[in-house]
Amino acid sequence: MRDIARHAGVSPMTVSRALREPAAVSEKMRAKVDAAVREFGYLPNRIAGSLSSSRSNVVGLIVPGIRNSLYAGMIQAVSEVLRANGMHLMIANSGHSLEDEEAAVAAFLGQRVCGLVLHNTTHSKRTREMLERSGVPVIETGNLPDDPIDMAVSYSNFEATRAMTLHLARLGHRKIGFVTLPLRDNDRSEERRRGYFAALRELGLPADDSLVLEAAGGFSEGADALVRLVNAHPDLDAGFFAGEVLAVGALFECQRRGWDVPGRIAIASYDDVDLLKHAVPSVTTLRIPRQEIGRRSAELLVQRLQGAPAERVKVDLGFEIVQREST
Amino acid sequence: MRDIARHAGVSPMTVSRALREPAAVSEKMRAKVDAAVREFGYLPNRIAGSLSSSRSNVVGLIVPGIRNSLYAGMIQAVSEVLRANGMHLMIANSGHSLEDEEAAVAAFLGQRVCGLVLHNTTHSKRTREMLERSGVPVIETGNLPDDPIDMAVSYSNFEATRAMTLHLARLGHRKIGFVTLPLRDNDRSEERRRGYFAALRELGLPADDSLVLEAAGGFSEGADALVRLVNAHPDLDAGFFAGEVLAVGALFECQRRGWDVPGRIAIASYDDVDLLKHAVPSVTTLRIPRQEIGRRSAELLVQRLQGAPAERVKVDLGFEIVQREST
DNA sequence: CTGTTAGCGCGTTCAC
DNA sequence: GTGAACGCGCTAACAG
Repeated sequence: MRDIARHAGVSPMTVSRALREPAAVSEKMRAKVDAAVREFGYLPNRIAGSLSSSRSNVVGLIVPGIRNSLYAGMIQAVSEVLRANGMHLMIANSGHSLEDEEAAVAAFLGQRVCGLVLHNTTHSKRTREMLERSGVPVIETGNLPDDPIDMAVSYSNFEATRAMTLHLARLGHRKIGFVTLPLRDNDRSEERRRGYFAALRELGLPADDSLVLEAAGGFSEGADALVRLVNAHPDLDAGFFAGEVLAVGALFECQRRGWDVPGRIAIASYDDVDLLKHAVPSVTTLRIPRQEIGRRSAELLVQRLQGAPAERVKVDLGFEIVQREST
Repeated sequence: MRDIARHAGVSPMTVSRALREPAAVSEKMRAKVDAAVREFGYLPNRIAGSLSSSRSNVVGLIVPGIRNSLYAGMIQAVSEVLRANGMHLMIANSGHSLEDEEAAVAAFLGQRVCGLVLHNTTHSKRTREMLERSGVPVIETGNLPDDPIDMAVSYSNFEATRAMTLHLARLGHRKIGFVTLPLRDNDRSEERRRGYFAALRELGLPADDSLVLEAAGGFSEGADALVRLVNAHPDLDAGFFAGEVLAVGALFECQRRGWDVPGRIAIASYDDVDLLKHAVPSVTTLRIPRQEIGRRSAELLVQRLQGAPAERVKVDLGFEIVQREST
């Protein structure tokens, strides 16, 4: 910056201003600065800028797994909103582990991110402490937290699962199996399980533990879970899968066995990905507004950074049942 | 840091050392420092550290689209290698636009990233200039560049497409349609198209332009492309789709129409995602080592940052044809 | 509107 | 093995 100030014949301060708030500088100066900047291909050092102004323009995002396409839409939405506001995105993987989340939070706080989005609502004690002490705006997402750290943008896993279970019953299904992702260290899975049983209770149906199966999220696991459920409960007439990969895995298994869906068994899924809409038969599912969640999270963060009052915000973006051919 | 130095009764310098190279500090000092650090929950300011040492530990990654699950595996691999080396990942979206890529590169260079991974091998002039002048290690990926900026880790889109086309011919297919992602501003698509025609030429098959269709990457687009191809060429006996979503969309369309696959028509895909393996019938495809590409890219970057000589490296990770039921 | 001064919080380099 | 001085490149707060 010194260099280009010298070559433009102005002070470094003028260069700084010309770059950040061109309006605050006379046209002449601006032109000289711009010329020199272009000539040398000068790129202001944002590290130095951040240190000096103690403001950064990087937001940290921590997700359980980048590979999971579910988060991809959300990540993209966050990324787009941030970019529109001249900000950047750092990503870390917590891999469903609270320790890894803690490490990621510490790292991001060390990088002095100006905001943080967590796809998680249960945290280690130290994570909460760090977050609270840091004063950095935090968005929690993935579930509606009882005791939010700062802001929360999500939908209710409990209500969504409950609603779909009730929906299946309304369609006449009486023996509904539920295949969930692993429950350990996953508050969302636990909530879903609770929602499923709450619905059964309301319906006066037997809440049989053997109707619930845990499965890692793969196509084979979905197929396998279906088979195991049907073997244990020959009268099973519906399977509700807490993930589109599980559901489609089960659907493929039905195709292989020549089982009619929904005639022999109905299949319902979680999350509205394109695959479910185009599968044959198309699959009934819960539409979770993942992208909207990402968008709103980023927007709230941006607003807060632009001076919005630091008040606890809790946004419930809801969900929707998408009835299709498979139920 | 001043504070905790005071509270630990040592100089700031000792704190700095105790944190970065604990071995270079006596046990006593280290203990005092650690205690103070823990008491105050002190997190070293990496911004200041980076500025002072003019070294950062953040790598920038620019992909055409975060949502595309293809990149997800690669991103995750990069993320994991970086984390294992105490580094961090910033992500930006270029949306297949060279301008957006240029903006992202400028932004990342401004953030003084210590390395850059681009999923792209054709760049705007200014992008190349910035990159070369910056001296930052760069990995290009997505295709094997003719004129790499620095390092490249990829496979050959040309060879892969050619190989699959030859494979389909070897299986007896004579009228092979090719459905490609949009060609505009996408060097990978263009390479694939070339590979397809190269194979036809080798085979002595007519290289009919109407056998190639451009399609945006959705299930409906795949279905639609298949229908259009078959309408134009009733004797079409194979469809090769440059993306798993397109291929599966076409497969679903066959299911709806009751067309036997591969009896009536064979279907081949690009990229080995789980969906293709579990679809009914399972789909023949090209296995592109996406994760491996991410891993190697990150590793090369790390090695370079640890002092490996700055030589042009070009790694071809190859591909593999996975023969399944659909062909 | 422009320039000057004084840090931001560390790491580097050198003494001790 | 430890500490003091200095500077990384920029911006805040003032003065002109």
